[in-house]
Amino acid sequence: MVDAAALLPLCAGSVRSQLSSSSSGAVSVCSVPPLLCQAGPGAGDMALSLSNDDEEYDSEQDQNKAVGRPKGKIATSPAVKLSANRTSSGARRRRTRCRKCEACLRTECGECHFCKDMKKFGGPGRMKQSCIMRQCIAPVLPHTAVCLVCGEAGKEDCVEGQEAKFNVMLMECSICNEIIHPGCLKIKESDGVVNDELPNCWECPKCNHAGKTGKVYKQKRGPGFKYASNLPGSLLKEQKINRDNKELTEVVKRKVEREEIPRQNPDEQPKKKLVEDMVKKKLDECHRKKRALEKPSDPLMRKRRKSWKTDERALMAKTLRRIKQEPDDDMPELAPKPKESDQSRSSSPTAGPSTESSDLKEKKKFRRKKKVVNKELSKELSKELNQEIQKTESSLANENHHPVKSEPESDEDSPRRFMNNHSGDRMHRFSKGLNGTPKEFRHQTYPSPRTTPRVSSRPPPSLSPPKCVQMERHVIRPPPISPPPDSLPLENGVSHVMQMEVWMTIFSYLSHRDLCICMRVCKTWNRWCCDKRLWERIDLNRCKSITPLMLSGIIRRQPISLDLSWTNISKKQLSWLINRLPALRDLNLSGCSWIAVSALCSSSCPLLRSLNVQWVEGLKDAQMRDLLSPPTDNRPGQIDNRSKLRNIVDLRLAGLDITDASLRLMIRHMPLLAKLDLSYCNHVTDQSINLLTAVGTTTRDSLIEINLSDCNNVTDQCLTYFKRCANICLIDLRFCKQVTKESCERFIAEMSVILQFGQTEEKLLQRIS
DNA sequence: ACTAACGTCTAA
DNA sequence: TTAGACGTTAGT
Repeated sequence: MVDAAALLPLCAGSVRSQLSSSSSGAVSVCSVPPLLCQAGPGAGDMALSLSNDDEEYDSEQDQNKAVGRPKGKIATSPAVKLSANRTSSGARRRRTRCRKCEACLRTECGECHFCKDMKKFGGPGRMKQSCIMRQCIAPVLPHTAVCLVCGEAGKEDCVEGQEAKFNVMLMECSICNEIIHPGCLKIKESDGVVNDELPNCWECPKCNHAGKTGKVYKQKRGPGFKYASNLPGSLLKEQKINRDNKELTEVVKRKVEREEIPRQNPDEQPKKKLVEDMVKKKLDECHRKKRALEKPSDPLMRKRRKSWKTDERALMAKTLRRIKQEPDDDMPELAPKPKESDQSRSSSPTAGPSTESSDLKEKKKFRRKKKVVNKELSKELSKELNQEIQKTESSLANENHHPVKSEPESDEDSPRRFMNNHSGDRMHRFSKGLNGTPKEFRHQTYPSPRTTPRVSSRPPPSLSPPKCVQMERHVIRPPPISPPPDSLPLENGVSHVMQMEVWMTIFSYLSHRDLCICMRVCKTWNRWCCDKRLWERIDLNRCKSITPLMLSGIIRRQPISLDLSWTNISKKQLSWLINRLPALRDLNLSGCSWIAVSALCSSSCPLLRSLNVQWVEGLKDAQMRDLLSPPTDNRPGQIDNRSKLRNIVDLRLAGLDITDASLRLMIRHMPLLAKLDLSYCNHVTDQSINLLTAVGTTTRDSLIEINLSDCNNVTDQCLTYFKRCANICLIDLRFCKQVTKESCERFIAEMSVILQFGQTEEKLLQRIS
């Protein structure tokens, strides 16, 4: 099943690395621990909004003067106002598609929100946004962009050598927006910090020197990429309340764990072992590098550390900014993740006021005063962020990697604790559910319909998700992009002998949990392991708490099959999800509430192939009607009077109180229905089967498998109806009190003229050959 | 001149 | 807070 780290949107797509142009011209790439990585373009929102704090705003009057713009309608038109507003130096150039990335090369899905708006898909064309599946991951500067100094375009194609290329390429500063050839810059007191995330983007030396707060290029992604932390499911409030207690216990636990030797599974397959060893090696290397970075002894190291600082800042901009401004403030001692707080600390001195010029200090004096008041809040936010990420991670890891049925032992005994201490730590510390519910709950056996129908324990009702205070936002990016690098760069500059496809084959042997661990190894592995081919099926069965991080992680992987059974996902969460999973085909919502399942009634529901809504509480005929009827929320101009479930092939309705009314709708709206599970549906009768197999129905020919086990109102009569089905291969009538073994035998005998049937189990009729 | 869609504002 | 709207820019 799924490991949470993998579902963390922040880490999922790309571990951010930053290239820092060093004096030698060499480029150092630092891989960032996933928990510190920054979301891609778009994540800048957070950083941007923060950086505004530090920027001097011109009064509107000044702005108007500055650009010689008259007042009135034009002056207040958004775009004009902004380009003048946002910068004292250069108006931002709008970026455009790279036309090369996987997203750019796709065709419009025709299914997403924005596609539906497009005129070509029958929409009104008001939103004017790119298809969600086609949102460029590396938007480039327009061709018309020129250097502010020399007025010329980028010339990197005309020169050889990395450094030479860098000097003549156009770089856009994410802070002041100036586009410039680095070679044209006169000021060299400080180096620019290249943002590897976005082509031709950096924090220019001027801004860097001035100690301005970095912000990642802000690329608004539109409604398709809104922020997950604002979704229901955020646990921040609860965390805040319980913070002190939890921190205390965590510290104690961590202390104990440090003395534990991670156990290994003796049965591990050799293949797996090989990968693990490599992961270990890589991780060790990473940690070594990081340790080295914390004690910078030479100028190069110092530079590298600076780029580390930027990475980290990119994620935790809000908190860290304050730390930078108050370098003497240690991170809270009880910070959940020592690694992170260490880094924060190590980054503070170089970025803090000690490096600021005195006039800058003077300028910011009054603002800082205000910030000191909020110091404590910042610390808390930092902790909360860490906690949420860790909890989500381990919750997913634990919930999903220990199959409900087959794991009585505690997490402490898990043989999977083969990795570094951190992952072990997390697994251990959060071996309880997100809400602190004992893990035993998760180990309850699946309510086998055979033995304990209807006594299944449903997950506790969704606690209304607390509103988060103010939190780092998790930007949802398009589905995972298979990265261009098809080889693994090694330290000495050469590539690993194994190509991506070979690695991918190896990765395909790993569990999702192990993939997540691999994602922490390096940038390249991170990208590879996020490949949607490795995540076609995501299983969150019985994951009690679906968090925003999980949701965004799911979006990033664009699964074809998603199991959310027996979770307490809310309607809002589910609508949000399905709206963003146009490729989703198989959805399991068994054991969820009807309220949640009703999200499928909207027009944004993808065309599912398989739907499991068995044991959904409150799902009766009326609700089936809502589910099957064509959506009513279509916007003018795009009325589609076909059911969103028209492509359903496999439908599971076990344990529902549905009658023939629902079956009629199914017959009408599901022409492809091949597998139908109606077990434990006590309102299903022979008449229902008559309906399903009547002349003129499509189900008569499409039906291949039907499960009527434990249907007490089905009798021998139904078998005569099944003789009409041309393609029926499996009829499950087990435990139907009114169906006799003899009539089943008779059915087999009579059918033998056309088809060979056998009784593999009593009243389980199966076609032979 | 046209289409696509970026980046921002604003009503709900 | 966020989905939707839309002015404007980039490319053809």
